[in-house]
Amino acid sequence: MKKPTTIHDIARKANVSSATVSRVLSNSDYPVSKALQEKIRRIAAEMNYIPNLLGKQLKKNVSMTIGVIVPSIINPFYSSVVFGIEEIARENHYTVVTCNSLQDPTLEDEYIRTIMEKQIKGLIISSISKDKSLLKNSIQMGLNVIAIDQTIEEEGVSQIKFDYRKGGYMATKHLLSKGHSRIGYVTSRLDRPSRQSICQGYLYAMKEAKLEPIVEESKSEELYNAVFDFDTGKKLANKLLAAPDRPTAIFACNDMMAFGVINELSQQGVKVPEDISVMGFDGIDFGLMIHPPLTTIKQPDYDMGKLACRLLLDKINGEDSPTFDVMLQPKLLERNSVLPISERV
Amino acid sequence: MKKPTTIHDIARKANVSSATVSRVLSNSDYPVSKALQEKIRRIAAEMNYIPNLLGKQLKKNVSMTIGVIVPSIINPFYSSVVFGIEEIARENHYTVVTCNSLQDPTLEDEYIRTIMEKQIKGLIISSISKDKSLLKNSIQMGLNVIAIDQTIEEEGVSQIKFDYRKGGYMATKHLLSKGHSRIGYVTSRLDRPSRQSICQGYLYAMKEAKLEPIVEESKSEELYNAVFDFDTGKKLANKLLAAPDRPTAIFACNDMMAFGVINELSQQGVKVPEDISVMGFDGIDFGLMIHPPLTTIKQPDYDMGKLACRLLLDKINGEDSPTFDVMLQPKLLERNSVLPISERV
DNA sequence: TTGTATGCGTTATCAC
DNA sequence: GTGATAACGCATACAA
Repeated sequence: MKKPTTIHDIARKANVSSATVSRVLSNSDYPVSKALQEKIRRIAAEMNYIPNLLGKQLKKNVSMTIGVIVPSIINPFYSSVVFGIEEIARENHYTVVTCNSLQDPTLEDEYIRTIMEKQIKGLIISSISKDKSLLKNSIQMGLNVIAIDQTIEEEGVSQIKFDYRKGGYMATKHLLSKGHSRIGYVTSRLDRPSRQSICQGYLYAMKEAKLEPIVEESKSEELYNAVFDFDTGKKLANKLLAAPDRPTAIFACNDMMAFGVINELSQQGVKVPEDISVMGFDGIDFGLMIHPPLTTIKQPDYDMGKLACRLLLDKINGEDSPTFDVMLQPKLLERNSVLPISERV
Repeated sequence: MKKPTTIHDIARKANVSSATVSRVLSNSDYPVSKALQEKIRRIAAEMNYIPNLLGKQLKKNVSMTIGVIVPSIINPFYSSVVFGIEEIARENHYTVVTCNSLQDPTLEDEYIRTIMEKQIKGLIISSISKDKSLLKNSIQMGLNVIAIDQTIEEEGVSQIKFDYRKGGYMATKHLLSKGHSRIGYVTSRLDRPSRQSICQGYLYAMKEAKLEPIVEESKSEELYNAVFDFDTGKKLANKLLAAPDRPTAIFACNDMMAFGVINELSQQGVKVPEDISVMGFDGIDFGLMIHPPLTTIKQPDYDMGKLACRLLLDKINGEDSPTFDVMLQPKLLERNSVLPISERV
């Protein structure tokens, strides 16, 4: 393991100054004679030169890296987002540092600190912590931030929002349009604005239709975990089934819970959608793979990641960095877990 | 956006040398008087000091970062692996750069190059490319590499292997033990050693039982994609159904394909497991969420990630870095998609 | 115990 | 066109 070649090594071998080598190998537009260019490139290749970005970055005060903080990439929604981010980052020669916050504010701050120390200038974050003081401070120090999924009411933070409320409204309206009137809503703990918004959409649609809302909220607050949501869906479905006046349709706050609902219903001999219709929320691919394929609201995860990264890079590179909000629109994915009330058996 | 404070700024304000500041703030064991320590720490805090790791890393020639290259974190198997890696990395104050190679050798090399340039000393990789010359070269330059999932026959590369062959064998034996004799095997393109090994395990078990193997291989070679595997499963299941002598059990090379198989069977009115039993391979959580819950072979994804990262960090930090192989063992996850032939209806 | 000075690998500002 | 040299922020060998 010999130590790596530097521009100085190349300079010595080529009988030129390291300045010239730098100018050539960093593709600067500074004029260097064709002859020297070729010579230097040849020698660099011969010597297996690998530029040390640490040096370059220290000098130029950039890191060509962006940070991403999400609750957990185990969650297919976030893994799609990160996948989209990474794609755009790669196209622009940026690398991505992925951080799983596990919805732990302490971890979140730890990551932000590391990101700042590593001189990373851009961050895409789905933040969960209440105390945004470190984030705020970091922004003042020059960090460019795009918030996804979770709203951050902080000056200078651009948002990629998703119209959760409309999504909740659309889902409920869809169920209503199929003739359902006893529509249950199952949701994980209503402590995040996104969850609250979906619920508001549901409530609003029900109110509009002059119907009684039926909300089952899970009070537990475990760390983010797919199987946990699934189990929650099962539990809440159970509650709904036990009620004197069973709903004819159940709307779940995310797909994973909807899977749990469907599973529990099937297990209890309740047919989906013949007996009870089920709607999800997220539009992850697995919805296609279960039986029946899940009717759901599509949240554009992958595209959200791509967009977030594009906007972040613009912000990092742009002289003017206006703060902006983007509101992505929900889309109904009509599959087979919802049946018109008229066709119920 | 004022420019960040350095140890020099602090030194000036504290009327000490920057060396002393460095010694205090980097928690060096170099002796500094209690009084000065406190003074320096206080001023550092007042000035909102954030150490610039670029400087530190350039000086010490470390980067406290590891790289991870996997085909795609969209794949739940890999997202679990990466999640495990990230957990151990965090505990050790390392950050993780995540790269999705999309099974594209060009991209893979591009990432390796970037990793070297960023002075990253450790890499966990599921490599797909045939030409390992760049990787080999990087190892000689001091890169520590742990190969997961895909074997890399290169000197100095430690492997976290998984006994695919035994997994394939165990799955088939399980089916055999339930009395099945017409057992079909559906697999994506047999161009990766892991896929071949599973198939070999299947073939060996069949041969041992003196039974005729039935292998359906997909010839298409799309980029890694969950829905694609699902569709492949559907297609291959179809072929198997069309055969004159239908199998009573189908073993799929991964869970996603097994979902496709189950879906197609259900759609064609074939009941799982009453009419045909289905086995998967991977043990991803979603297997729990479908109906019937998928009997499968567990590949310890999350633990594999944790182990890989632990071994990598040992290797980076250890004076002696012996090359080693770890062979993780498959585990049967018995759920409800397999029925003894005697109980078939 | 503290300070001075040098260098990590690179780019940028000069001068030639 | 090219070269010498000074930064970038930090850690450390050496001096004091």
